[in-house]
Amino acid sequence: MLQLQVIRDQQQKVITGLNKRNFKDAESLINQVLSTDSQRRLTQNSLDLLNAKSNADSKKIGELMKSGKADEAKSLRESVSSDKEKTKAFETELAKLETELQQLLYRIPNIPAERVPAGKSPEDNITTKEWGKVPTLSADAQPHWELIKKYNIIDFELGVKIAGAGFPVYKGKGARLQRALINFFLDEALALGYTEIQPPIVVNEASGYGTGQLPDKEGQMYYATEDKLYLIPTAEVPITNLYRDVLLGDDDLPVKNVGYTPCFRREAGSWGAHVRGLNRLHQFDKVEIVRIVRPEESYDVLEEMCTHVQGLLEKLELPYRRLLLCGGDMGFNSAMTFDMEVYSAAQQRWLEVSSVSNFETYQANRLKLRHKSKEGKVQLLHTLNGRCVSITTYRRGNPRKQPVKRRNNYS
RNA sequence: GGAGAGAUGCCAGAGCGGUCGAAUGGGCCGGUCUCGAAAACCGGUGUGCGGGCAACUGUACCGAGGGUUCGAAUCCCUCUCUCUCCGCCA
Repeated sequence: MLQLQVIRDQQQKVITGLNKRNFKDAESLINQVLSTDSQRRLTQNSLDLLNAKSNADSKKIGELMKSGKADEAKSLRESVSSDKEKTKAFETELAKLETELQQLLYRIPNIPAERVPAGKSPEDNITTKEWGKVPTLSADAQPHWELIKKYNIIDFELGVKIAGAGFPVYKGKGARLQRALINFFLDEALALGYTEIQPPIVVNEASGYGTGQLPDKEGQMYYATEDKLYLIPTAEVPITNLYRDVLLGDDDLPVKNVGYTPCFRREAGSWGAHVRGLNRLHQFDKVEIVRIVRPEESYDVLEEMCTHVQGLLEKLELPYRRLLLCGGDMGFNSAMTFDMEVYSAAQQRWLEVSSVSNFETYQANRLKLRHKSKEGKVQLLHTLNGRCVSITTYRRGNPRKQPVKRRNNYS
């Protein structure tokens, strides 16, 4: 959620930024925000004034009662009583305006950073690095969905039997490989000073709002109605929400967390030929890194996180390219995102295996995640997160072959 | 699931319906003292929103949401959570 102050003070910059990500209605939405906000302030002002009067009068009533002037107190009491009805009206109005404002702000995505290129689709992304040599496969090479059958390491049919499509069963070496990768990613992060977190894999509604999955990704999360809990679509949700409504001190920074969790996504409406095999799943494993840092450090940290992920790919000897996503291809919450893609020779396309984002204050504002310095200055922090290379899910297809591009803002 | 107790500031903990944004202690920060430190003493120590260039000021906030009242941390209702005991436990 963008800061109201920023929208108020830098209206033009905000609109320009939103245009860069091809966001429709930026101007009218911003205008609505501003007019709702000014009404809100007006209302609050009236309410405060009225409250101040009632408070003073009430105090006076107490004094009058004490000094035995009961009839004076009585008439004053009646006047305050009638003021209270006006107070109610202002309170209702204020609450209504605040909700309205909140709803409007929820609809506005983050503003892309300066360096983010304008653009509408994946073609406008900029490749900032390439590493490794793309292998050439023999003519009879098979895609992974054939190989897993041949070696009996991942079984989709069994998964269908006990759960449904998109819930594979890993067997034998398949399960071991999975576990080895998780350990590898965790250990690599620990070596860099990350703290390992094992969070709950269900979260409440407040957490969903905190990191921005709610309200707009509502239908994409599994929901346990009885207990009102959402299955997490990414460890980002619980791990970042650890810091919801938190005021961190100098000693608490920087926050450097890593966590492995299974992730659950309904992926409603996204099935098709290009999501075959492990390309898109309802349940998959992921190791996520989450950073919470001072604003002035966040872009250095973003680079550091990318370097870390690249290091993982290099150790795994996977040829990759690094993309700076254009405005139109970025997730809703992000100010700047780098994607790492690995070339699948079998599928003959680039597959997104990692995505590292800086959200600046966008999430922190919603989370009320702030820092208080020794000098007493309070400011919103920057949050960042990234995936340590997908373990069994690939999210992006070849842009040229994939007409409908569906992005989410999870990773 | 049943019964009981509770939720107050960074922590502990007090708080007759009016003078309570909240005693007291600890912590932390600043100062005095000291060669330095400890001790002692003195002072300071919330967040959101509104107004103001600022000093400052208005308002809201004592788990959350409602209610009673001229006035609620204090009374009433609902919910959430925590603790204790009993039950259940793939």
